[in-house]
Amino acid sequence: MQLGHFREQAVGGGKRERTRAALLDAAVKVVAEKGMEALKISDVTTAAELANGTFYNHFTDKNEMLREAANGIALAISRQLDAEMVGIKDAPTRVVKATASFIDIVLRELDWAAIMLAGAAHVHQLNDDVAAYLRSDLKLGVDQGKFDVKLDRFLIQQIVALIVVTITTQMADGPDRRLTHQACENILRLLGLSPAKARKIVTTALHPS
Amino acid sequence: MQLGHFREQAVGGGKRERTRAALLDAAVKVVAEKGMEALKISDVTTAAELANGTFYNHFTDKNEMLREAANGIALAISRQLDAEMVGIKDAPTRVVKATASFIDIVLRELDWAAIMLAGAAHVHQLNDDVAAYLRSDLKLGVDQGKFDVKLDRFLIQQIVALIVVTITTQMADGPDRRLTHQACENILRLLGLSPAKARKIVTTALHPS
DNA sequence: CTCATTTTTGAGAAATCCCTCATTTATGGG
DNA sequence: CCCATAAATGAGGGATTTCTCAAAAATGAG
Repeated sequence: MQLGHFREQAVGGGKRERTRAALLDAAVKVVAEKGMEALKISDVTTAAELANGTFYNHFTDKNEMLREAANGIALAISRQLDAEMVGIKDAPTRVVKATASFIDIVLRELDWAAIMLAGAAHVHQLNDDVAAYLRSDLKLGVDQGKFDVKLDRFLIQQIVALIVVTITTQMADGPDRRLTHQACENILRLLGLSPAKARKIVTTALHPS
Repeated sequence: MQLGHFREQAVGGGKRERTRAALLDAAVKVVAEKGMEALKISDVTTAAELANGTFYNHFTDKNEMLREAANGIALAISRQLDAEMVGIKDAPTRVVKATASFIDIVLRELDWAAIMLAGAAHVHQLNDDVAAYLRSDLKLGVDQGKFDVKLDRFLIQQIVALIVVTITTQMADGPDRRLTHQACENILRLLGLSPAKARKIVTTALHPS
């Protein structure tokens, strides 16, 4: 049986923790199917094969649950990104690898994508968490003299927007690595690199062959 | 009395047309105040000073109405853009002026912004309509040899994403012309222009002094 | 002005969903 | 295994919203 992310975290825990995890997994799944706004409490409990009232033993309302689910997913993604980024020093390469990995992870766990994207609008802390990675890599690049930009919140938002579109497009049309590459090139262009240089960095960063 | 956009279109029309327009104006206003998801039929009819049941004489459901409202707004914006763009031949300048004008229009009619942005996700045709302008200007630029890009749907989506973020940011934090300028520069960078050239074009295009 | 037709009205039926709580069931330490 | 405690259950009350429809009002062509 394929356990969801939260239930995997909860093996060995007490009953309380395990049903809580089941609810969170169910929430993620339901959001992926129906979106955040259309989500009903009963959808979640049904998907988790639990009774309706059980929900209220664990969460006070829908938003609390969604926030926790989104934060849990964001944390898991952060962990994976951390692992993949150790030892990379060149800022443009970091940006490209982090972007591509992030998109890869989210598209591999398709259920995660929905809650990350839907959550992005509502759960502001989420957006900030993921953006923190980006910010530090951008700062690195500015300090290295490789990015010709003013580093501010607006810049982050613009880049995040490019990433989000890349994910939603591939959610709709199916995965396509070329779009991810194109998005990375575009981000580097936006950061002030020439088209030629952007292409070169993306190619070497994403084709270690 | 300040008539809304749809009622203005409907002066001189029959009663049916006029109450329909009143409902659409009310819908736009309510979406601006409460968002698309939280919108109730009764909100719309109340705002339009009509009875609840009247709604069903004109629309079968909420989405049909929202789609029509969004399309009407998109058409109005297209008209205004058409008027402002006549005679501009240089592709980069066209892109910059159209982008800046679009953002200006939407932020000036704040009620429009909400339905355009909320609609963008749900009403796909909308996205395409507005994007058609962009597409033709991009084609022009590619033909003129000024843009170093492959013109496809993904490119359009990336650029639209940058514009959308610029609008939402200014809706949240208040209008700031500098952000619009920055967004235009970023779009030109994305299209393959150097940072210096991008800045120069934006400056001359948006400061006719 | 007249009146057949169109349009609006608003009360209430139907549907949906949230949330409570008395009861049943499961848990796990001793 | 026992049993005090923790957790799950799900029927039902309540709140909200959608949608219907018979009756009332408005319209505008002749």
